Amino acid sequence: MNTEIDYKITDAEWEVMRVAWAHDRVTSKEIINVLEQKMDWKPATTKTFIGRLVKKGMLHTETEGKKYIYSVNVSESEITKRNLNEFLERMCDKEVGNTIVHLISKAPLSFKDIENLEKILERKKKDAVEEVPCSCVPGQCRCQDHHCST
Amino acid sequence: MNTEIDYKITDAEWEVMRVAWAHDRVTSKEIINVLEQKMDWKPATTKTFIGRLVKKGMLHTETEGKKYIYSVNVSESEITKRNLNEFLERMCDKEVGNTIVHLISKAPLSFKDIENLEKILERKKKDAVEEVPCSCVPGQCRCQDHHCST
DNA sequence: ACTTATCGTTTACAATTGTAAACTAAATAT
DNA sequence: ATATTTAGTTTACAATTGTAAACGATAAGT
Repeated sequence: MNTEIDYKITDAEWEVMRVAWAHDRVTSKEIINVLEQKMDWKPATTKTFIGRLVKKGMLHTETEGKKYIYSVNVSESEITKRNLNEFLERMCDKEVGNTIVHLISKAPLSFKDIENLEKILERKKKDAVEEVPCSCVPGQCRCQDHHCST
Repeated sequence: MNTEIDYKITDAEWEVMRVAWAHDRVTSKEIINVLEQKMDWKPATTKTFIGRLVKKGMLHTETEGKKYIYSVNVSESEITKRNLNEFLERMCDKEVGNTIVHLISKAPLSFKDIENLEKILERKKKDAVEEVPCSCVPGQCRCQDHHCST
């Protein structure tokens, strides 16, 4: 019965999902209210996105009496994870480290976060390499400059 | 004369930019070649994206004799930075730390990368906070649960 | 019962994106 | 000089996305 979930969600749909993620069970009315405020969307607009998300299998509907109650089928961290992967795949593996450095430098972090980050870095040392290999397609990255004439 | 650069680039355009970023100066022929291989795009397709990128101000053209030479107007790190920011803005500030932990756990890192990351973490301690405040819109995050009825 | 408010579904439509052929002007080959 | 290749520009067109009104069925007020 699981008709294949479509994990690709658009910016607008993301706004709807955030409301759903913030609740265990939520009505369309609540979602509409939040986004009418934040996004200045007409109720009809929000309805469209809710409908699309249901079709994608991202939102689950349940009829309570005659009303619909929505809940999420996929967690925020799951989607975030996928997005991050996609993001990293767009750049040369060699650059990932620097990108994260940059990311950290502007991220709001607590002491606890920093502690966690230090811990994970400690663990990462086990499978760290001397030099991250580049796996880019020739011509899409400068790493191969030496062994590719053009 | 700088007619406002449009920094939002699509997935397909990103592929073109990667080729441009990999070269100081590049011809359309080279870009077309690379993407014909990697993406299986017809030359016409790549031409379309090159044209759109020029219009957006992302690619710069220079006529060398009668031929065009392309070069980038915006660095990869600049775009990556912007994308990361956008990405972080979609989630609760409180979750940023954990997201980075997750990111690091699956990132390919070298010893040098880890060293850099440790260094930046050390520096981050100066402006770390006890608890990162949530700045989400009410209803789009669970942090406000305590002071919001509904 | 009759009117009105709700709420999910359908339909609409412009803008963006992916994909590519057609056109045009210049360069090269014969 | 003429035919052919090359390369940038125009046009095309379907799919996706953002935005929303219209429709239809049910629930609720009077």
